[in-house]
Amino acid sequence: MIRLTTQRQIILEELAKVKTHPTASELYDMVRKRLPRIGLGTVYRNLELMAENGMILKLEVGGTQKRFDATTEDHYHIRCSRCGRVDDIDIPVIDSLVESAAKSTDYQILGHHVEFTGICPDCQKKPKPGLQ
Amino acid sequence: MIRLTTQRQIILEELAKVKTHPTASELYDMVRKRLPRIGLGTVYRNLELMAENGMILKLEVGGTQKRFDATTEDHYHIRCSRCGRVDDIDIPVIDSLVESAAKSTDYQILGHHVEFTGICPDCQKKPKPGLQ
DNA sequence: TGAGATATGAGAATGATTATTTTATAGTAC
DNA sequence: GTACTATAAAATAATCATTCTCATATCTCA
Repeated sequence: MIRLTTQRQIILEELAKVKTHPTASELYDMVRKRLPRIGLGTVYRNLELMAENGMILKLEVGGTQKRFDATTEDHYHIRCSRCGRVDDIDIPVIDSLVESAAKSTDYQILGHHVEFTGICPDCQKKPKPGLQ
Repeated sequence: MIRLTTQRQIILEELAKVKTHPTASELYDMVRKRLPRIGLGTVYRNLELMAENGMILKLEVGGTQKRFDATTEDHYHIRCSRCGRVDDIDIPVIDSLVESAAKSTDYQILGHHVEFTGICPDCQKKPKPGLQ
């Protein structure tokens, strides 16, 4: 396992603190409140490294930025199509999907993910500006 | 509906020609064989425009690049985790997923997408180099 | 035909991410 | 505890995908 430096520990703590799934730069802003001299590159490098080591999850969701998740158990997500925010959806994971997909493809299937899109509570309250 | 310029028509034709779902720059390379002076910006601009008009689908899948699909009916995809290639998966769309998700979120749900990950036939044949 | 609207091509600008280089810090052997 | 080595961090440059800007070209239709 990798060494738990101060920077890594604080990145991990800040990620675990929130239920939404922040981007690297959102996390950078959060971590900087506690470690003002940390570099954005350090945040990227360590998120990548921790994802490789199974300590966190790198979400391959739609949108322009990657997002990270301190919960590594398999679960589904919903993404706000206005602001890009991502939350968990608490419905059972359907393992049988992989089996039925396997019958209709020559790929060697590794996993699956369900992503819902919608409008988050915050954006519903706002007067519907042009899409962000 | 939007005007069907030469550029738009050829982009559409080239997109319809392939079953995988190309990125903007892959499409640019394909289109350039027929229209050597077309600009990459034109490809991006028109893909975006045609997606807005429901003529094609912009796939919000994982990976670093957006991908496009000439088939606008709802269906699921599989992405190769080595080369990024995306293909269709021919299993029935589960509309009830949206209903069960609606019970566990405050989002206003607009839709859903299932994305499988795996190794495509081509990459299975290759001697497993470092991830691409 | 010609005015106004719309689209294109070329290239600059932006935003996210990754790579590189230098400096600092931690771990280890003596 | 000091010197040596490995690893990580900070700063910054480079890259990649995408969007924007603007001058020119092409349509549309009165």
